[in-house]
Amino acid sequence: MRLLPVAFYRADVVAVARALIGKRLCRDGVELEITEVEAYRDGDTAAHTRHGVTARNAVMWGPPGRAYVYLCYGLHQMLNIVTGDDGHGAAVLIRACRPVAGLAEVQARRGGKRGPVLLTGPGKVAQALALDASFNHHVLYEPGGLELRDGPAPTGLLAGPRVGIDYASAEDRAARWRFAMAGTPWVSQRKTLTPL
DNA sequence: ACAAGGATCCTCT
DNA sequence: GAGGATCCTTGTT
Repeated sequence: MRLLPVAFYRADVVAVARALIGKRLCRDGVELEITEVEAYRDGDTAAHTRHGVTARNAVMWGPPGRAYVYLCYGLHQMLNIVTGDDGHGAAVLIRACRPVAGLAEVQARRGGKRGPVLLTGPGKVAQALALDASFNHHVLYEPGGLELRDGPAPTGLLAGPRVGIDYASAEDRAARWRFAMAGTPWVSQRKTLTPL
């Protein structure tokens, strides 16, 4: 499938988040279908941008179509995709995927696990793709390294509140900016999701 | 320079 | 269902 052009990323972060379901993350023979994401908006009290521009979140404010990779809880890398124009601070967190190709490689990186436990969680996705801090700022719309490619449109979408943001305002905690593919077991914490 | 806490995962019960 | 791992980022002093 074709590489998605930079224009794909320039839209509103919630629209891009929905559009990302079913797209493919590719790296060196490993191909993952995105099944679950969360949008983090500019002015969002749940987002890393909530304190303005900092060294860590700088890439979120930059041009779209780049990766924002950061370390969470001192252990887990998280992959985000920067959206919106340069100067706008927003990104989409990749929360879960389904393996399409390179299953043996993914299993090796994930401790030999099998089934949805392999890829249903943001730290797991980054581990499966062997991502580290060097992928921060990586351009996703050019060939080489990590790429985002088109995929078949999903038959249905689920939505719900985002996970792990108890520190945010009540309004932002309630916002249904988490999206997932309907009809697949490759999604984390399914209970809080309902049809969009 | 310091203290606090985090967009999580795994293991054990 | 609960708790520990583990270290970087951030705001504050």
